Amino acid sequence: MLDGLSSGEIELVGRKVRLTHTDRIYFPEAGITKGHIIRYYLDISPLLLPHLRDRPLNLERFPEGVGAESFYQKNASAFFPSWLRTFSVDYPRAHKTNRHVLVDDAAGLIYLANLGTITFHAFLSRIDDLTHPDLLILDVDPPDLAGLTREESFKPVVETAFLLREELLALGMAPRVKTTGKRGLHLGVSLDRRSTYNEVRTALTELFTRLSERRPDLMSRAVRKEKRRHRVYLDALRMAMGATVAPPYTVRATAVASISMPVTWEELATLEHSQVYTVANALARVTSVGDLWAPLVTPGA
DNA sequence: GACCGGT
DNA sequence: ACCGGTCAACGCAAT
DNA sequence: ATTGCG
Ligand SMILES: [Mn+2]
Ligand SMILES: [Mn+2]
Repeated sequence: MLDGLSSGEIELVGRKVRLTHTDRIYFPEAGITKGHIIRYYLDISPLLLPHLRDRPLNLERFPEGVGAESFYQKNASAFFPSWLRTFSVDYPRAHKTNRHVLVDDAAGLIYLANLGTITFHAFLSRIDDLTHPDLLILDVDPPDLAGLTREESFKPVVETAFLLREELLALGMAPRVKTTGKRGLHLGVSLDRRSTYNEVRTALTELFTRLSERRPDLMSRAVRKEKRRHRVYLDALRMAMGATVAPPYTVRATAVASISMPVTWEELATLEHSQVYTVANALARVTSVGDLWAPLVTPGA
């Protein structure tokens, strides 16, 4: 484990960012401090930033570490620095507008990490066309966890992911896959932004319904846990306006400080669980394989 | 985590 | 200068 | 209208 960053002011892309409480233990079981998390986000920023750029973000913050109180933050606080860009999103049902933070560079990323942001959650559309997602995420969630180890709950998730891949290949798509860093998997496909969230979600729901009717022993579309029990949950609700997904390389609030990591399909076949990659080993891996999800956020690729 | 008002 | 209190989300769809 | 859910 590399040393974490220390408290004090650092300059990033010409911005001064003050780091505080860097010795605070954020992950007690793994002995990982807030300074370690900030160091990780700085090191991973070249790979992470393209996945955040121009997307409204939600922050999942743990100011006292992962065992303590946490909260989601959509609306930028008044005290956020003026150089941190925001984008206003209307929430008609809630009769309000939230100014979502945007992360353009390492300074913004590290400022928000210093607020105790462990997990960044990103929109699936970009601010220049917010109503049309440019990314399709197929969210494969694990069976009810009671009595299951990470490994046991992950096997049906992997089997489901391969079945979904076959369906998408038959439709002419070549999905990528990544760990979520919790217990599940995400498949990702680029979209051309010709369809709205509702249109994409309707098509996705049809695909999920078809597959779960073919393998009702393995998968379920039921939101209620009691209805799906031991079965994998095919979650189409991620593809909704205002919904967010954990992007590649973000840190998850698990005991081991796992991260969401793109993997090859070949690797997935032998992957034990979704928490293999952590802030402690991610850098070594991406140094050798690069960003397997870069084509999803690289124009023209 | 940071701000604010009261002591 | 140092507290203590306060704030920091939301929509889908099943029921 | 409520609420489980992520
Ligand atoms: Mn998921
Ligand atoms: Mn989900």
